[in-house]
Amino acid sequence: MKEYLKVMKALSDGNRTKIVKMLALKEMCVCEMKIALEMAQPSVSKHLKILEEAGLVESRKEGMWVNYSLPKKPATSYAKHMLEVLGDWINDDKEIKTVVKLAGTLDRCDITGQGS
Amino acid sequence: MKEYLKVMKALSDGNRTKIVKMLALKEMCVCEMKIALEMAQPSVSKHLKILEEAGLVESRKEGMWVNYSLPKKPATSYAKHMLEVLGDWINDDKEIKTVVKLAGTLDRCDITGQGS
DNA sequence: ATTTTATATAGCTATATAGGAATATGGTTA
DNA sequence: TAACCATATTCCTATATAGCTATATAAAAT
Repeated sequence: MKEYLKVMKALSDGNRTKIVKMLALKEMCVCEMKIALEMAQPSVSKHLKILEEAGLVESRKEGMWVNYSLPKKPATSYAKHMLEVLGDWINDDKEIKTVVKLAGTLDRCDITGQGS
Repeated sequence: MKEYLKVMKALSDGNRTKIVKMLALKEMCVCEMKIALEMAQPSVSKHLKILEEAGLVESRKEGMWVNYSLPKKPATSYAKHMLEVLGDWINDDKEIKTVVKLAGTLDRCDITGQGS
């Protein structure tokens, strides 16, 4: 039940759901997501931690950046299943469409220096 | 997104998940669930309202009682899908097994007078 | 009509959660 | 080494949530 609840709680927040939907498009670093979500960097980090502990997201260090992505082999069946269905869900939602489209245009090299 | 979040939030609570698992077994009234969950009646009612507004549960008045059950035709695809997968999920969880087994033995006619 | 019974709502409290600002960490570059 | 950069953590505040008790509602039985 604990793992199940972690997955459900992680996905019952709009911003975390947006993160998952963006990562379905492409791997991203924190500074990119910060721009896309219009949110302070520590808040994004905190959301990512919750998603990671639920097994919905994984991270990989690459120089200065930490690249977040959806796990190819999720740790739990709950995470695996929810990631699968989320691929089809809420794609027509206005906010989701906007943030995913914006994520597609972001380039971490351009962000350096402007965001903060 | 709103409907999606309502379903996710409704299911990210252990007691509400237990309610859904019990209702998968049989239709129940509030006083039966109160016993099974060892919880005050108003708390059960509140959880049921959240589940109902998410489309995960429906109610039908029958005399003094209100019978709660899982909807045959859930209002949203999110509710429909989650109810389907929940049938297979967390069946081996100790708490779930206990509460579902207990629910199976409850009879509202026996409860009258003892609970409160 | 009054009482009883099952459920719902209101009001309250304790805890959980989301968010930000300030600061720490850890790797990179000069 | 020192300065810098992306990210993580800490601390704080405002709001949300879960649980309770007390009360309201609505139907049934006396």
